Amino acid sequence: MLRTRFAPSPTGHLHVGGARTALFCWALARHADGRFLLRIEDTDRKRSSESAGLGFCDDLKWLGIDWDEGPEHEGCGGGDTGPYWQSKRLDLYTRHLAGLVESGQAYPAFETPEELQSQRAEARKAKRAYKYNRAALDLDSETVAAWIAEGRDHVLRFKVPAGEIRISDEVLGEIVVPDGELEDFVIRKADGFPTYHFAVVVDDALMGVTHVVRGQEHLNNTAKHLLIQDALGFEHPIYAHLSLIFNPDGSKMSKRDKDKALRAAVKEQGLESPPLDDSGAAAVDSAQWDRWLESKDHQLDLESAMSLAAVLGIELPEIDVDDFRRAGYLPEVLINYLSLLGWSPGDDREQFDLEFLRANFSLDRVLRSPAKFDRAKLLAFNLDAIQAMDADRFHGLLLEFCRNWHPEFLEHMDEAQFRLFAAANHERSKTLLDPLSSGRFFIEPCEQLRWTATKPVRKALLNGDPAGYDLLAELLPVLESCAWDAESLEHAVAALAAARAGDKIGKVAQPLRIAVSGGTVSPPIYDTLLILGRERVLRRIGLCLEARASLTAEAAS
RNA sequence: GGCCCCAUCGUCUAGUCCGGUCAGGACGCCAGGUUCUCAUCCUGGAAACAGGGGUUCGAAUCCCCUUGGGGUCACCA
Repeated sequence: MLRTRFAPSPTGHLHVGGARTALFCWALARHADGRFLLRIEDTDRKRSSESAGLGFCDDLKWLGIDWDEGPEHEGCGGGDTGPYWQSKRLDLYTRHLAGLVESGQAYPAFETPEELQSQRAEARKAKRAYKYNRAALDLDSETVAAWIAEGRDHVLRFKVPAGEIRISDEVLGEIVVPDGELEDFVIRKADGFPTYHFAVVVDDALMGVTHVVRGQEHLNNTAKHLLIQDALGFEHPIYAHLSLIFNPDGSKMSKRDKDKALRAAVKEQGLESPPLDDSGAAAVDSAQWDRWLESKDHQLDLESAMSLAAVLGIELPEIDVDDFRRAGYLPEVLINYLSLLGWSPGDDREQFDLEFLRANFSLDRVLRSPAKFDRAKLLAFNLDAIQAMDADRFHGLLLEFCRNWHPEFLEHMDEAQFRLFAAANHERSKTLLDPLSSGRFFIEPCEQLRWTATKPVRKALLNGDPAGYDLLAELLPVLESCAWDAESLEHAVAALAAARAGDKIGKVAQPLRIAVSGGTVSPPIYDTLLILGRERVLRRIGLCLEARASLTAEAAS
């Protein structure tokens, strides 16, 4: 049976590159009625935590990718080839490691990281390629035994046999790594944990993984894995290496891009201490701030990163699946778009769902060349998906989206208002976030609205004869006595437009829009009025009329 | 730098394996149009085989070189 696995390291959320890998692994397995497993690669004790592992699970579930074996999470996981955390499989690795030492295919080495570091630096200075010099192989067995007995720190290195290595890859074809390219790499660290290379080989073999689908950054590692498999007497799985996903500027899409953007903004604005947010609190606590500035390896937690971005006035690039979720993208759209990065069904069809992918996926249609991530196309797909759904579904999704991340909209609107809010925004929204970012004015206290004399505002309110302001003043008493439903409101506006503005609805609607929203953009005007309700509409028109003098002055200066 | 991978419109791609349609689609862009704003929506348009050598009657397609891009060289995964 065909078995694939996705094996992330638990360093936070799932990023889009990983999501695509998981998706292709999933599709390959499902297409062949095989099994898809999830395994947490947490052999690096410094960067592992169990909660981060679960972040992946949430992201995968949200995308609609389920797994047959792996960590148990909301109905997924389980299985009898576990445990699925590498940190819980130590005895397995130890056993296989011992076998290699016994057969002379691996050996202990006692150099400290510092010693190796300086050797590398030397080689670099002499413009030589560095390779471990196998010094430990010259140690006699008594010395080795004595050093181990006294508890001296040591690693286990794999003794790389001579000869070229041929990698057979389903998407790249045959790749030959020349003889002498590999050094005797470490397979067990001084802390007793296996390195990635060793753990991955043992796990894939013991878990019955038949197809390894992973990013192309692992291509060079494959040679090492092949060697370990031979030494251990395991079969080689079938490999497929996926091209990388890049930012539009050609750089590799990385988790660090968010920190990169923030650092650039901090530098540009010349900040030395954490800036304060609206409430006067530091956007980032100072201990973390110092650490963050000190080392480019340190990443801000999501919370801090978002509040810092807000203060700095920059947009954080979406990198993780969770970022796209928060930005209001639909999971089926992200899946669809990701599928198209490096794979295509072979005809002109571009929009499809998971089921279509499952039914049609095959490795021989996977592209070798790297792809840039194009947010504009993703956005267009998201718009299509939103437009294609019915009103109830859009309302439901928007409601859930607000509950998760923007509860203030629910606090300031009753159920009927929110339903109208959803309906009025449905066809004009590219994301679930759009209605909220363009509709802040709906939930803002009337007194906080400010009108500024931008060009379109001047045009709508101050210019012309009669000026928009004049029409607005005439409209106010009409609305005061108007029945509060779409038809009546429309009639009132139309009547005024017919009488005073040459039947041009916009001449009345636009001043009205500016008065109630503070800006020139809103949902259709009658919807906007109904969502706000009579009281707020009348109040805002009044406030806007009061601002006429200062606005006129501002426009003149 | 060593080794490895990649190369069709700005972007994602079809076509490449099994040489032979004005190189097709989508997003974006540009120009018109519809609309109470924005977003939609409709119509039209510009836009690519990286370069150079071969092989061949014929090359986007096969071969070689060059150039460009990327990956990797840890007691990270």
